[in-house]
Amino acid sequence: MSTSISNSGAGSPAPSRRNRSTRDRPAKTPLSEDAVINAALAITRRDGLEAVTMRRVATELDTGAASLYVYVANRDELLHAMLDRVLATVPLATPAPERWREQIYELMVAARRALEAHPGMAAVLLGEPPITERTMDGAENLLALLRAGGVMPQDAALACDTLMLIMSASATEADVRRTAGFAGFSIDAQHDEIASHMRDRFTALPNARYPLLNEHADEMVAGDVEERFRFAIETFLDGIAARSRRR
Amino acid sequence: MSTSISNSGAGSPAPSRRNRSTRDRPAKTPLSEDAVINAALAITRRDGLEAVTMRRVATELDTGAASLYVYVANRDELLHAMLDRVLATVPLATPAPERWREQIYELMVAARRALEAHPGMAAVLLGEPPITERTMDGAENLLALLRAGGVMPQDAALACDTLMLIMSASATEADVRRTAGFAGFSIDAQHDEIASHMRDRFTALPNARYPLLNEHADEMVAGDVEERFRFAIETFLDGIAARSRRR
DNA sequence: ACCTGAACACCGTTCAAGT
DNA sequence: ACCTGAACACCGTTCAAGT
Repeated sequence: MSTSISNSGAGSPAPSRRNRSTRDRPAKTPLSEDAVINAALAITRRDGLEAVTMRRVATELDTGAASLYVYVANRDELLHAMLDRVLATVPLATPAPERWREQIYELMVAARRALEAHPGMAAVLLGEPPITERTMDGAENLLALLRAGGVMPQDAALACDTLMLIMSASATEADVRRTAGFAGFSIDAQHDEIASHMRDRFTALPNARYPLLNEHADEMVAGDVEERFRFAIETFLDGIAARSRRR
Repeated sequence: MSTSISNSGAGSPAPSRRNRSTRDRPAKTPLSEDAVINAALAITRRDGLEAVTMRRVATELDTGAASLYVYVANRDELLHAMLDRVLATVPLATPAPERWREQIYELMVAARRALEAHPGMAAVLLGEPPITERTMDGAENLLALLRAGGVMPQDAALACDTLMLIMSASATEADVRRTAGFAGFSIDAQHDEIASHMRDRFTALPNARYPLLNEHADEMVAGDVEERFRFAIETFLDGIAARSRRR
């Protein structure tokens, strides 16, 4: 019961150029915007966004950096095209009124996961005005779910904004922590590593200056990214519900 | 580079130079970590964070890039030191239990304002594990305010996280919008410009595919950054209050 | 028409050599 | 001890010249 965002009409790769003599050009896929974006995403998945330089993407495609500029205006546009591709994989929900909260949460989780699979992309989303096709698909879907839950239009519009903010910030934070000094660990091991490191810091804090941080060290490091994200979204939706009820 | 010390007497015959007074060494403040950070912050305020290159900071201080490395390990450490300085200006609150919600909101606004005054700094905060002195001061203060409001320790710890997330994401978003293509306008004019531009986009959307975005164009662009931020924080705190009440 | 080598104007960072 | 010129190994982007 979910429709994908993808499509966009004629966006398929097929340049449909008949190239019969494969003898001349060996098994080298011809360049295209799609090929450039795919190569860039592959590098991102492997080594993170800062490894996505025009030169590196070009090398991946067995060509020179200059050749990319036929398909992509500049690095910034490439980044946004990559983001668009990532967001296109997020399955949208068909509103089922009695499940509106779960559906919103599922949409947010799917978006966060897609972003986290491509470290650095979340920061690109945070730095882009929400007027791309993909962002608007997401906003329309969120609005539909909120309205299905009986949230008034103005609250729904504002909530839409905040939910996307929480989602992209959470993804940014998560993929930063993955890179910052804890590479090499598995995701779960990283979490344990970071959690126990932070607990140690809090426990070692001078109680006079940081009484609460010190005493509540366990609570501060409790829960993994998933649980913290769930708390943020659910609590915000509780607030939305309370607001609706007050009217 | 005409202010260099070595060529001070190049044009005149035999100036006595046994005297190394302030005439020979013009009013050039000696380098220090503080001086480097201040210069970097000044550039950030003027031209944004991407203008903060080691070479540019050095030029600002009338020296070469290599000289900075005596006071700062590298560019990344400089960025974090700048952030620390910015966050240090945020006034913490002395908990007054009956005002806990307002106090949290005020703390968040103060932090957001400080970050927005230095475009780019919010992204640095988002990309840093929350274990710096300044972040811990903020967390301790937030915890104290939440506890003063009767929020249970585990909820307070998680809320602390989410509030900082919303605050830094909001600041990131705001300073991105200020730079992205709307430079030259005053802040308010920029907001009007962006709002009316976005309303036009939403109004022009095909109603069949985007019925809600299209019909609620006005709601989508309503309110300035300040009002949207207030909605996000207040609604989240409503959720926290609802959660407390349920226990 | 498509591709690319070479160049331009930048980066952060290092280090031997100066004072 | 402090400072720095010059160099190294990178960037994104442009463009004349190739096929």
